[in-house]
Amino acid sequence: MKASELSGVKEIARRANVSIATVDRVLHNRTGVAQKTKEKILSIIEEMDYKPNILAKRLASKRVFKFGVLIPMVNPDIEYWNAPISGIQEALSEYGDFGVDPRYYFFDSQDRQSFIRQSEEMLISGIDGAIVSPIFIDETIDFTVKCEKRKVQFVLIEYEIPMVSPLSFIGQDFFQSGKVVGHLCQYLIKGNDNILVLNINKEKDTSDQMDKKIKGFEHYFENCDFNGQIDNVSIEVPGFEEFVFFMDDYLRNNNPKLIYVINSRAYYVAKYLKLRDVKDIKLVGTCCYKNNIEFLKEGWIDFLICLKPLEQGYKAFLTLYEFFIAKRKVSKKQYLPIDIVTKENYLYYEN
Amino acid sequence: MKASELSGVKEIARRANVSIATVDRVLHNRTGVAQKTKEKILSIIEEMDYKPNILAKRLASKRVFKFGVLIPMVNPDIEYWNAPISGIQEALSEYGDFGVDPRYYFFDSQDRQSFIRQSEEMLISGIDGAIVSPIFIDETIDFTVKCEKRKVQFVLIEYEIPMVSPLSFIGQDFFQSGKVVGHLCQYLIKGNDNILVLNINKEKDTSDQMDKKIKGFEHYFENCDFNGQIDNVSIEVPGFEEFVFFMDDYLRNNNPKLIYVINSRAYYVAKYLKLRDVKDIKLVGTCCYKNNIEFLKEGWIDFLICLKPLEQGYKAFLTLYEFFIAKRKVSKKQYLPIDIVTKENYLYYEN
DNA sequence: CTGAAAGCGCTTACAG
DNA sequence: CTGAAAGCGCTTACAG
Repeated sequence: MKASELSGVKEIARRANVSIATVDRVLHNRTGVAQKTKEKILSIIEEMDYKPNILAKRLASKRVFKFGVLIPMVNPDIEYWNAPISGIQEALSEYGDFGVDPRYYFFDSQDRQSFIRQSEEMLISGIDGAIVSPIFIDETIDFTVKCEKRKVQFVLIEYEIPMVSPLSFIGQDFFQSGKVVGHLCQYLIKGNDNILVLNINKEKDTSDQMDKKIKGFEHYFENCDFNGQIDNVSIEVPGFEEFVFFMDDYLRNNNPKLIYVINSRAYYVAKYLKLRDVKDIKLVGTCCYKNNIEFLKEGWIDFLICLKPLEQGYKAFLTLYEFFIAKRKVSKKQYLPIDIVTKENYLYYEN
Repeated sequence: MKASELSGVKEIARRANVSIATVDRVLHNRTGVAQKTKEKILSIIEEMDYKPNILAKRLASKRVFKFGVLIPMVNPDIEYWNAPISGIQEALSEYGDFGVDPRYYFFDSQDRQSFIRQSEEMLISGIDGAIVSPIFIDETIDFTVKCEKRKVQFVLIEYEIPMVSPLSFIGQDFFQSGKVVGHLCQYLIKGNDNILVLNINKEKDTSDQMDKKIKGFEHYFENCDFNGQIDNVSIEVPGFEEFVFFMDDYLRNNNPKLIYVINSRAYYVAKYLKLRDVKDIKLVGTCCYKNNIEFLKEGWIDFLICLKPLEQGYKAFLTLYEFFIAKRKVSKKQYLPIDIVTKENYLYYEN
């Protein structure tokens, strides 16, 4: 082989008249290199526009990166969280040989203590990076403080948490999401129809994430001539039966022509509309999971806004990969497209 | 190192009591291995559930895969084709170290001869795989025949070509796309309004791809009570001025409340509506490129259906990567989501 | 039909 | 402060 054909560290070493070990030291900014040598090597690296071969790097290094995944456990009501796992697995099948070791920590989405316990356990296990679904705000903040202490990088999916600075956030821009729904409404109802914006929970919901959707939604109507009422209701119902009571009562006193369900339970409303055979109320929901899709297919839901949870998982994993392994810079916020889903295109968005 | 800790080919070789060269021969199904030896090795591979390390494979092999990209050259009117290139470049930044060498062959989308010339040149250059935008049907068919002779794999983007069997097709399901627009129309107009479905070309368009959209669109209306007329018009106009003549004349004799432009030139209509200040005609277009987006922002276009050209490029490249390098099976058809784009969410879809 | 050896472009002890 | 050498898990001539 001709000397001029050498490439990579070898060529740098040849030009600098040092060994590749020294080049490696400079490359990784390690100590123990004479200032003069270091400068020389650095200038050669610059000159060659040297890019390390990531394959060789990963093959040679036995370092395995441990990534923790802290998300709600799946239950019949919330199979939503299967999707990000699928996304992570998909990414893993692409990047599996690169020395990454994902570990899942599931918590009960109704139980703060379980979030705390699982996040503790995850940190103790010595992870390098984490993917977290920050369902509980205060507990997430506590968690992120600990991450900083331990120099653990974390990416948040689904919800942005104020005052917290993750490696990256991946999810929807809820304000824009609300605006999109606002725009859709323009076509669904007339200018003086009333709208009900609904947040349906099983228990008290402390998250203020949903407010952004409402803000965006209302913002849309500020800029167009709309004279109807927008009624903003948040309810807690243990189950569907109680929801029926609520709706019966609500519709006795109000006359909405459109209902926008800002969390995932649009199917409650759809089920109700079907039960009572109400056909003159349009329905827009969020989140494309099975229950909702069923009613979308039957026509009880007009539109769903998809949260793309699979993509969230995929991108979250990829972000950790980019940061730790490819050593590329990652964007602080990765807002996913706000997909509008109908009876005709839902197949492409199903979780 | 303990023998039991060996992994990969070495461990297979140890268990089979052969050298790794022999293991390699079996792994790649090469000749020159005794049947008995081969069987033994195969059973060990099975038993270990051996998965080759793709990093080591690529690092050791000096084989570089040449991928040709045959797409229209970008001109001011059609900057659309920048997007798939961006997608390919994005994929390249992820997979660049794997030994792939993409080469671009640009042809003039108005000139069949240039397509033929460029495809010839691409084939002669000895590519392993190709990404092709099959603008010209007959010429594409000729090309694919040659590909088969030369054992070149190709993936098609944007248009599905009948009778041709690519490694994979990546693009939109136009029938479904038409149906989605049909659904949107339900909200945009009343049951007895008229609709104009428009195909605007600069010269004679032989592609029958657009028919699928029309079929899907009409199919939607077969299943709901709609009593308006759907007028299906395909026009050839050299420029905007001639289009104005056409529209003036058309609107004198017809009264559409919605115009669905099935190819990329919705901005012609938007520009016209703006020129004549027509505000009672809804407009739905296809393709999110700059001209269209401008009018979407201004409100002259109500919806755009996005073709996701960047994703097409990314996925096309990834498909060749999966096939040639990762040696995974790839799906014959990869339909992309049919994204509905509005003034509020276009930022996520801009080419 | 089979194996020993060099090499891909890096990292990682270890020795000086 | 610096370098020689082994090794990551494969592939690739080459020799027998």
